[in-house]
Amino acid sequence: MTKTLVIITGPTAIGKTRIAIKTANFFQTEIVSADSRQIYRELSVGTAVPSTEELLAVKHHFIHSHSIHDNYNASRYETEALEVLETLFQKYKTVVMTGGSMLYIDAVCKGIDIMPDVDPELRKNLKTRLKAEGIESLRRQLKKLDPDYYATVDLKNPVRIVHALEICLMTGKPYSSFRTLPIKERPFSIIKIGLDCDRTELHRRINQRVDKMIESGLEEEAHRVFPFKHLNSLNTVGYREFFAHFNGEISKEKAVELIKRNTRRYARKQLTWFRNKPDMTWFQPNEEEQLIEFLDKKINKNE
RNA sequence: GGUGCCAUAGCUCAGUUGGUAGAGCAACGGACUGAAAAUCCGUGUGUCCCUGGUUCGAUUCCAGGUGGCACCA
Repeated sequence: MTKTLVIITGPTAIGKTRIAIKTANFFQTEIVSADSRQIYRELSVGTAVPSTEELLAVKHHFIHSHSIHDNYNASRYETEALEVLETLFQKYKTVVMTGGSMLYIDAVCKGIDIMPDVDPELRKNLKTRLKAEGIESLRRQLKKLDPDYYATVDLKNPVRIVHALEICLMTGKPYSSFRTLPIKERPFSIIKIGLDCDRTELHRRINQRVDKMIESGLEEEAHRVFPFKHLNSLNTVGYREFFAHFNGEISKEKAVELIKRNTRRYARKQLTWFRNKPDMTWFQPNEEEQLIEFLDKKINKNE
């Protein structure tokens, strides 16, 4: 029996949750979330996790499954998601994955290179050096330790430089020697569905959803995690703007405005990533019947 | 009804002594391998309100029109 992973993705606020649930219901299966922020149990309002009713309607995985204090990343997600998928495919022929975290989805579909976990002390040191000496100093060191990567990396992007140096310093080997990205075979076939709509309409949905989040108590939720604002998991749209407000840097109105803008920008970034991916089939958010019909045909043909 | 002021990018506005224009914000395009809702790079997107006139040439000057604001009635 052919196993199929149906991936439903698209920009934030497009309506992935609702359609994923309909699809999962149709195929009588469960949902694996691919959302890098909904995994944190301390966050609900600002990450737009599915409602209690939605969670009862279909069993979800990777919702509230980890803590903001965990050092989570795409590689861990790859490992854990594949484990969950293996279990699910023993029960189901089809499994639905949904979410907007592009790198997480890619990690499940294609895999990520195996590299050592980063030593937090080393990262701290390098960040301190970055601040004190500037990026040029780190660049020079990277040029020495990994000239190949230096030649291709975005030299203005400190995150890339720092991470490459981390791996070089920890392993004594060039970072590029780990970057082989062999295509990892998966024991299931993949159908990728993208959801998109008119940009103005998407912006409308985003603004509306942010207003709803405010009504539902986003400020209180952000305040609860404010003591941990330095965590990477909280470098997140909807929280960092409120942190700035709590610090007295901006008004609440300004924070809300910035949350809307940053969410719009995030959606645009997602669309940039998804665009020119030839393996995606696109639907409008209101074309759920066509979508399910398309999947049904495709999956039954595979039998 | 009269007089005055204004009309330029999605918004707020600058500017061109006449040679088709630029800031901020917003927006848009792109990159992406253990931070990915992160991080980084790039881009003015324009019937200069409309119609005539003067001029080699008008967004700019003139006239009329339309719309807005203010004051007087």
